[in-house]
Amino acid sequence: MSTDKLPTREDNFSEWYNQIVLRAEMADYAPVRGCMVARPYGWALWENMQQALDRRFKETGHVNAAFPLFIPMSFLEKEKEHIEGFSPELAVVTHGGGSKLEEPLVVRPTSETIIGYMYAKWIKSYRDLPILINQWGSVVRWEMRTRLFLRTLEFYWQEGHTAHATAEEAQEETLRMLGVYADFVINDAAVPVIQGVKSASEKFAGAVQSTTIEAMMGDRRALQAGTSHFMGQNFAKAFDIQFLDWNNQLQHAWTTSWGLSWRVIGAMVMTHGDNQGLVLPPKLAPFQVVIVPIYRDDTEKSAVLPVVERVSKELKGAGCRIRVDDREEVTPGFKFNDWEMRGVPLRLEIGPKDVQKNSVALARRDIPGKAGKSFISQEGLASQVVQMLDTIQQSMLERATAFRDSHIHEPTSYADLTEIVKDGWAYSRWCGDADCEAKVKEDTKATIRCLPLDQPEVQGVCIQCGKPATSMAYFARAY
RNA sequence: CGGGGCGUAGCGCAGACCGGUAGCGCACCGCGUUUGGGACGCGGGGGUCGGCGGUUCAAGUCCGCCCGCCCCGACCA
Repeated sequence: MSTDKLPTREDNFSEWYNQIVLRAEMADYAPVRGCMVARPYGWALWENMQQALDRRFKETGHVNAAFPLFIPMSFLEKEKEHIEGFSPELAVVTHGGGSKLEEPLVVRPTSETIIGYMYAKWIKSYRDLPILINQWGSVVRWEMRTRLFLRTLEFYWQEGHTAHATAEEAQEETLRMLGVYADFVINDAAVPVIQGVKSASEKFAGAVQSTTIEAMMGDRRALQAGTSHFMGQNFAKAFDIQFLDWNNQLQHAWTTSWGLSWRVIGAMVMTHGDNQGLVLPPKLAPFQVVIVPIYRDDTEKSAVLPVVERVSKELKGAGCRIRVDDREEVTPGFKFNDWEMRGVPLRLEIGPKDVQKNSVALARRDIPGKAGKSFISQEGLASQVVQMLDTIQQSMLERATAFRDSHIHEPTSYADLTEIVKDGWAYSRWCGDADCEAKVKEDTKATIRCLPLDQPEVQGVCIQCGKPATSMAYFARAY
């Protein structure tokens, strides 16, 4: 591991991000451009995220399944907008088993088409609906500019695909799952998000309406942290997903899809991280507590280790994910820095002085330096630690929310908007016209991140063109 | 696909102008001393110098072709 100082967030945010991901050993570059390896520490974080989400999916009635990686090229071509949107970024397999394939296969960029094909086979009656299936897996999109976790050629995610008998039911599902994402990202990842609808130019290729949760990163740029789409009958028509309704009428089903990827790991890094490294929310951290034993010789070691053993047992018993760093070849100082880089929420130091005083030293990762350090009694330690983890979780969300809110402004003029989006988000009226949106992008590089679900009574005129406004929108530069 | 840069040990680089025993720092291995905020000393291992061809007694270095990567655009989210 490198012991050089990190680049700072202020000096070079994107290099700071890369270095944290690499040094915390969450990921590494793979030999193919744009591909990455999720290392055990990063994967453990992803596993915790999967569990937290999967539990919510099951609670809302969904089941898991697995669909194939290869999709016939012709499937994507069945939905016009879909193929137009995805064709520039497809990986295509033309050969297999040493010979040229009759029809090229696409490595799935998303699975609407192959799942639509299967749903057409499975759905005959309104009694077969709804179908509520989720899949955990990876997809491939041939992106030009890649970043670890944020945009890679192959990325891990989950994609939910549902089919319903009515438009209303499908729309409800779309918003329900957006709400599930918001709940997870806010309460588990401690990343505040705004739920909203995508403008036409930003919506998913083939959807009627796309919804999104948008988060603000430490450099004030926006990151889409999850999306949920209402497909209307577009894919049902393309794949003949038809059923007989309760009146014996043949109808096309209404479908949805929703996805959230390991990009949210990147969102956590860029929301919570500091110049010491990563800061992970206790609910998702692979290790919530690291214990560093401190001793100089065998006498001290034999006094300290039994206490470490007892404390670690107690914490495990209280349900904490803990790690005892018993490495002999590095110094305590090195370990402190190492675990701070990895973002472990709480560090316990147990040394000869603590053994003597029946105490432990406790350091909060979210409050660096002396301010976050305290000494607590070994008595009732587990309950104090559990409580502290909860406090950290809450305070991380509060801090991130305060940061975000302090960088959202309502412009008073178009000139004002162009200034605001240089270092924050603009919350403003919009007329709904795509040309206006394009003009803003051309002038400022900012796009409409979403039209928030939470809309006030909108009066007045569009910030860009002066025509009557139809909704409030967030404008920001995005990842 | 345009504009710029770079390929020498796992990583970061020097050596090239001016051809002559392939080096430095970190990492790694061994021994010893250290250990409450990134320890130190001594010893050691590791290289088709991106590839192919040419010039030369001799090429990391000069010449030609090719390949790959990075940054800025375009594209995407």
